[in-house]
Amino acid sequence: MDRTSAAITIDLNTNPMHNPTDHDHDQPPADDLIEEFNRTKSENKKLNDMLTIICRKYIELMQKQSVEELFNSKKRKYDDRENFDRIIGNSSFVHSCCNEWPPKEIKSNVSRVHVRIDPSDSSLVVKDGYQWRKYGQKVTRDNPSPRAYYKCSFAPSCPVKKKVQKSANDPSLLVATYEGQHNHHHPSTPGISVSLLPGVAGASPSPGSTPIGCSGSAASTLDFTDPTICSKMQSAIAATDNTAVQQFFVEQMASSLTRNPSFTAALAAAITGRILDDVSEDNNDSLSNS
DNA sequence: CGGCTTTGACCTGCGC
DNA sequence: GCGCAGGTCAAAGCCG
Repeated sequence: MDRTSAAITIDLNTNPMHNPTDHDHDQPPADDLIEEFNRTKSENKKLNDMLTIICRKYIELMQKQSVEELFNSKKRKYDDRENFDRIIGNSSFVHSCCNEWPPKEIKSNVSRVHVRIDPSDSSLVVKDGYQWRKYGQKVTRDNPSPRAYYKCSFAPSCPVKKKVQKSANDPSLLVATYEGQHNHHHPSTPGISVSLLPGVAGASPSPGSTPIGCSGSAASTLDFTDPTICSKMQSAIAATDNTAVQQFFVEQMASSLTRNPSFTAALAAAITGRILDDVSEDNNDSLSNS
């Protein structure tokens, strides 16, 4: 069923009290239908707006988390500044979710993926379909759990590296940082280029691990291994009309929301956290004002 | 036996 | 210049 027919179906079902088979006897006035149509249209627009806001809030939250993590680490100042420029320096990135694709951070070949794991699981393994060789492990200052260093061993010349470390705040959360761009196809999806989202695109996490987000983008919520989505995404990127890209992305977000329960849970948690932050800030403000 | 992990040593960049 | 901390190397050990 295509999108148009789906919309028609929705419209036809907006008035459950109306039985279309007895329209000969009880046909509603055309004005009522138009009114109903306008109301549905208005509701659709509101839902679209809500999705856009949710998307933006989610990106801002992930971005805020990334910045906090960067500044929590005193070391590697030049790297931090570099990352900061990637994440924040591009003012367009703030709204990259809805207005620009691909986001600037993805273009810079650094991406971060959060994976939900069993807290008791001490192995720093993120199964993303690629073949990795571990070449080091370090305990970092700002995090008691060790950080594991991996190189992509699927292709000898592949420059991609991966750092995996448990989140300092949430032991059940693995943070995998991908650097570089694979110069080969994803092992499990031959023929699909990974250039759309280096290090993350084409990743197919194991059932035991649940990817719930990618800093700076909702990229990991989109199934880029799906050729249909790939082609649609590329079409949207090719389109010069920014509104079209935005609309497509909102549609993809909606699709992800409906078919990925873990994303729903993560998004709900993120928004709840954000709301609670706002509430606590408001409370602090009111306390300081009184 | 080959590939992978482990782990201590070494390298490098930054702050003081 | 020195110390600190992140990143990398490479030898040793493990495993299928």
